[in-house]
Amino acid sequence: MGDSGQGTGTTPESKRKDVRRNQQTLLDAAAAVFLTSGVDAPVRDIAAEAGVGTGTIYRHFPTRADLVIAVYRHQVEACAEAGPALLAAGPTPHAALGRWLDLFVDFLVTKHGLAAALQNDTSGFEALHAHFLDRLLPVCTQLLDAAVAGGEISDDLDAYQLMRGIGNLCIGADSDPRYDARPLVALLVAGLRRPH
Amino acid sequence: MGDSGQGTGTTPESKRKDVRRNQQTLLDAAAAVFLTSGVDAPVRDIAAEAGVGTGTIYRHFPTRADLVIAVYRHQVEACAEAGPALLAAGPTPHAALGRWLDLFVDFLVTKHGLAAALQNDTSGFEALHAHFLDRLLPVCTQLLDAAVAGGEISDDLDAYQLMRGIGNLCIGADSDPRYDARPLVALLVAGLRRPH
DNA sequence: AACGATACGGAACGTCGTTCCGTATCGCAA
DNA sequence: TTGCGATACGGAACGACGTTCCGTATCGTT
Repeated sequence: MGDSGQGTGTTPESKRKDVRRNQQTLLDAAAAVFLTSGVDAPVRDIAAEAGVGTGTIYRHFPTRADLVIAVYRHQVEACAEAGPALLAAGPTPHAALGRWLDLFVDFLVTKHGLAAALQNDTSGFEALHAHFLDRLLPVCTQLLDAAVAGGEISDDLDAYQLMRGIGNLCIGADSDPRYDARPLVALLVAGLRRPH
Repeated sequence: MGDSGQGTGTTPESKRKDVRRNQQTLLDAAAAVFLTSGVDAPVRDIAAEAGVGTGTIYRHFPTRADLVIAVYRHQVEACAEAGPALLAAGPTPHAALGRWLDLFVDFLVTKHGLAAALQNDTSGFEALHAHFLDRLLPVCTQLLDAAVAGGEISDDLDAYQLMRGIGNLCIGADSDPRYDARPLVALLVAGLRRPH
């Protein structure tokens, strides 16, 4: 609600041809730049890559965070949809949760600077944080609840704290060869089981 | 070595009176501003609080990170010195490690934005990261080695990864009432013991 | 072909960390 | 005390950033 039908919303279906073309050009350019320079790449770089003025970016995506959201929307969606599937497939809810978090970590770790941007309270990335939460928190909650219901883990930790912690652990996992988030995540997930 | 005797080094013992006065004024002002506005507060705010020009700050502290280092130097030192003491006092090395990490977490969590700044690869905060590492990594290594030697934990994880993970978990623990790093840290530390 | 609506490009703004330089202050020597 | 060289000071200026604004170019329609 309140979404006027463009930018971060569902496909705009605009009247003008150049608008639709630029929307896609922009997404492709942003994806390419994010891949090489990270999510924190300057807006001007993305505009240059797309062969477009900076104003055009802001007409399509009200803020840089909205552009990031749009670029990764499909992968976030895929991650969200994997949750129930894993729950149905896995031997136990805890195993499913572990596998789902692996997906999440893989996603974050392979996108340069995304994990850091997610928790960045400065410079208007709150929308990014909010979008990830809106889409993924319910999935995490479902997995966690199932594990709790099955008695595999206790309910000490809520889904928000878990996701936030996992996300935090992924910060800098790119760009620092000495650091690998995965063992720590594994430790955390393992520790979730049978507390005490 | 290589320290020309001012800025982040040991007390400068400068000839001129105004220099010494400003050094202290600056540290006090920075501490006050960090307390209210966080570690990311603009340099100009600190200059204003101290009643000083921005140039003066940069003459005393070559970069913003050096100022942050100087403000928290004593507390980092205290944390470092607590390591061996805890190791000598605690019932086991693992318990000492746990208590020491609690100190570290308390320190990070009570300084608004410090944990985030520590891992911030943008905007020249590398010196901050490096200083924390120089001072605290040996201590952590000592605790970890003792625990490994005692057979309490295995050596899957090196001290760097552990410290980095703990530091990451503390990001945003201030400024987000829904998130508390401590339970996650406790989970991690507990999981360190007897892997497998 | 002409027109109104819409989108475009990129200059301009405010904020940041940092640098630079003309001026004020310091400590010392006479 | 006064003068002087060395040193530190304040704050304007710079470049990079996210974002906004507006004169101009392009679109779809009549």
